[in-house]
Amino acid sequence: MSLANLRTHYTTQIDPGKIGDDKVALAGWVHEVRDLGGICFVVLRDRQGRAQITLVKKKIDRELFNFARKLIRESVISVRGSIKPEEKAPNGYELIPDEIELLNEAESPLPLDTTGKVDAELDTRLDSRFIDLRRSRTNAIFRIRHEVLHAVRNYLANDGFLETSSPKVVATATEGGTALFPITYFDREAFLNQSPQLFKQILMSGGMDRVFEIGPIFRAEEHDTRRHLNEATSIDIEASFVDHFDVMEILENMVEYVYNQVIENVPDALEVMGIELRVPKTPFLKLTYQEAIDIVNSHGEEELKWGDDLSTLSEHTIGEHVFQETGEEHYFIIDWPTEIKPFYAMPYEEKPEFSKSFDMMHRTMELSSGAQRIHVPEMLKNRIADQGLDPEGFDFYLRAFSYGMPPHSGWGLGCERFVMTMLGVENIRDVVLFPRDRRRLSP
RNA sequence: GUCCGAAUAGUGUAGAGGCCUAUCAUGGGGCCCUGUCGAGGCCCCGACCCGGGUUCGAAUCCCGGUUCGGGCGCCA
Repeated sequence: MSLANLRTHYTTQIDPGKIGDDKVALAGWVHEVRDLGGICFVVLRDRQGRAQITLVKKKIDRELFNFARKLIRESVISVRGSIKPEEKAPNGYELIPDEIELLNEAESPLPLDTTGKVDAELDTRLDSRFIDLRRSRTNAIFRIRHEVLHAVRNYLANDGFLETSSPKVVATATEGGTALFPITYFDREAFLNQSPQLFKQILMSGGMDRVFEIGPIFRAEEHDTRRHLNEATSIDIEASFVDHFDVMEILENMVEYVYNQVIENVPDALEVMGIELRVPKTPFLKLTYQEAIDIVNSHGEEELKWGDDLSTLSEHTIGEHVFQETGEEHYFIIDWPTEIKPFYAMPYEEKPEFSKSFDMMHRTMELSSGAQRIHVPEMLKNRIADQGLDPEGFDFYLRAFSYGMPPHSGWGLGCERFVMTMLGVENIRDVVLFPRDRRRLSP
């Protein structure tokens, strides 16, 4: 028997007015069994939703009735039968079964409740992610995450960007800043890459003109917060013959597009989460770095001087200030001091202590950072040396700048932070299927 | 890394030295019930993180450990 016979429809695909006398098969998990004595309801759940299977004792085979009322929750079943329009049932129909096939029986008790009656802590849910995913809220988060990634790909491809993939195993820990995970690569030491940055720039020399990559990045920092992971997903772009303002425009328009697509394509998931999504207004406010630290200093909770990076507290101070002033949650901070940005950020010609760099912020945290990049090899070598890095380790990268490198700009956007700020999710682990943090390496 | 807090049935919780043979909900088992949709009713089952200490007596107080949560730091 072909397994295709186990399911003819998802629960949400049945139109009770049109189906007539045709037999249908639904397959999924036993969400609940409500045995009322003379009548028994089995709620079957699949990825899309739920359906009610109704068994009336007097009208149905006694053996089938007794089998149904003894089903163990979260077991996997396939049910074949006929559809009866019924306004009292979910989706406007109920399934009157001819047969119920038990495909895999669940053990009892379950590691956590899937119906929403009893909460479970994040740690408990992550330990049993396979069953946590059966909860409607968790299911909704990952359907939305899919829609976000799908919309990003659509937007960038339509804007002339080619999707690329760069290596995650790299030879040298050269970029500086963050710590890398060392690994063994045959008989050599290698590292997991912290960012596709250097590779996407090389692609600009290759004439690919506009590229993007959605992929994992690895940071070996021992950070321990609700917004950091050691393995995250980065949405990166790089584009030639454009400046930082051009790529900021791409970024804000993409954010707007993604919000709209989520609203249009997964409204049911938003409803499950109880979210009425508001689309950010473009263009986003642009604060200079100087204005940003002035805001922090005028609030008096901490004193920042020029050249300081923004603390977590100051990010919140600025975010709240912008929200009070504009009612918007997204904004840019531009014109950062060259010394606190990575070596590849292009300084302004007339004031080289400032760089053509930006961060895209949400009210609560940093979402993205980008810049126009240095495309002049001598300047790049000097900047690498200025930051205390060894230019020799950058040969594979620097060579690309000596044979025709166009001016270019780009950014990286944290996928998880984008999703969590969109949905108001407070812990980044909630928007990753199998998060990797300081402590968790399994599942 | 550091500061603060927490750890009780499968899950989520109550608990402030004797009231604990440990609360409630959910769940599981049994029985009743023909329209439930967090079904309802009755009965039953199931737990104090580990190791020391204080005390006549510890789930409760102290010390150490482990694990978890939150803040900060670290962090293209």
